[in-house]
Amino acid sequence: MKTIAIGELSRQASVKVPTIRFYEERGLLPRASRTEGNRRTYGAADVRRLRFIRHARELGFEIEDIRALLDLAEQPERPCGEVDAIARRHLADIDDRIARLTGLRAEIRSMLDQCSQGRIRECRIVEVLADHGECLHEEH
Amino acid sequence: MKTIAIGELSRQASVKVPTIRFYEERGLLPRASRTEGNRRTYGAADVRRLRFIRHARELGFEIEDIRALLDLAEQPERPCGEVDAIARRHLADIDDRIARLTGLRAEIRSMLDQCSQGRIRECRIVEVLADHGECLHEEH
DNA sequence: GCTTGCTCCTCTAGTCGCTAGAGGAATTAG
DNA sequence: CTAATTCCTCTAGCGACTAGAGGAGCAAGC
Repeated sequence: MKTIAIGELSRQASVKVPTIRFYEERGLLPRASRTEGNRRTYGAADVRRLRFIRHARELGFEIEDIRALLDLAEQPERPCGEVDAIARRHLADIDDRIARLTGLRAEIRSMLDQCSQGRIRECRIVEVLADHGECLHEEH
Repeated sequence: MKTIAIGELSRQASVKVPTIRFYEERGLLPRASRTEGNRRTYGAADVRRLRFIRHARELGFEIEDIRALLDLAEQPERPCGEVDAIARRHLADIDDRIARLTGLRAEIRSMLDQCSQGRIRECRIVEVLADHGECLHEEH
C-alpha cells in the first residue's frame, strides 16, 4: 500500500494543507494514521474523498451538507432521494441569494443613475441612503 | 434637548441593541454620552445616522464603505465623485456575485436534471461531485 | 418603602470556512 | 552532516454580528 504525505495529498486534491487538517478536525476526513514521526499518511481513498469535498465546496455546499453527502455516498444501495433533497435545498438557497442580489443591484443602479455628479449636498446616493422612504425596496 | 435610551433608539432605527453597541465600538456611531447611572443617551442626530447605517447595510455596503460614506456625507460641499465610486465598486461586486451564483445554479440544476431517482450507486449527483471532469465549470 | 420586572451594563464566546503565523520537530537532498 | 523543506500543534484573525452570563439601574404597583 503506497501512502502519501499531507503535502502530496494537498497537491493531488488541490486543497491547502491547513484546510486538510481543518477538514479532519471537522470530521469530513477520517483521522489520518501517522508515521513513527507523527506525520499524517494518506492513501488513494483519501484523495478521492478530499476531491469530492473540494468539488462540493466549489459548488457552494456547506460542510454539514457535505458531511451528509459523504455518508450517503457510502451507502450505494439506498435510494438517492436524500441526495436529491440536499441538492434541491441548495438550489433553492442559491435562487434566494440571486433574487436578493438582483434586488440590491437594481437599487444601486437606480441610485447611480440619479446621481448627476454634483456636490454631495445634492447627491441622490446620499439622500437615498439617508431616507429609506426614497428607496425602491419595501422588504422591512 | 430630549434624549432617548438605547432601547428606544433600537426601535426607532430598527437596529438591535447589541448591534448599536457594536457599531459604536467600530466607530460608526460616536461614543454615546452617559447618564449618571452609566446608560447611553442618544438624540435625533443619532437616529438619523443609525438609519443611514442600517439602510446602507441592507444594500450590502460593508462597514468600511459605510464609514467612508458617513464621512463624505458630512462634507456637503465636496463633489460626489467618491460617493459615486464607492457605489460603483459595490455594484461591480454585486455583479460578480450574481455571475458566480448563476454559474453554480446551472451546475446544480444540471445535476438534478440528470438524477433519475434511482439508487445512490448510479446517482449522477454523487458521480459529478466525485469526479470533477464530469462537471460544467472549468474555473480552476 | 419595597418588590417585581424590565432595561441596561460589560465581557466572553460562538457563528462559517477557512487562513496566517509562531515555535518547534522530523525528514530529505546534497 | 548540514541545510532546506516539510510537517507538527496551537492560537488568533477575518466580517458582521448574535447569544448568553452575571450584575446593576430604574419605573410602576402595592
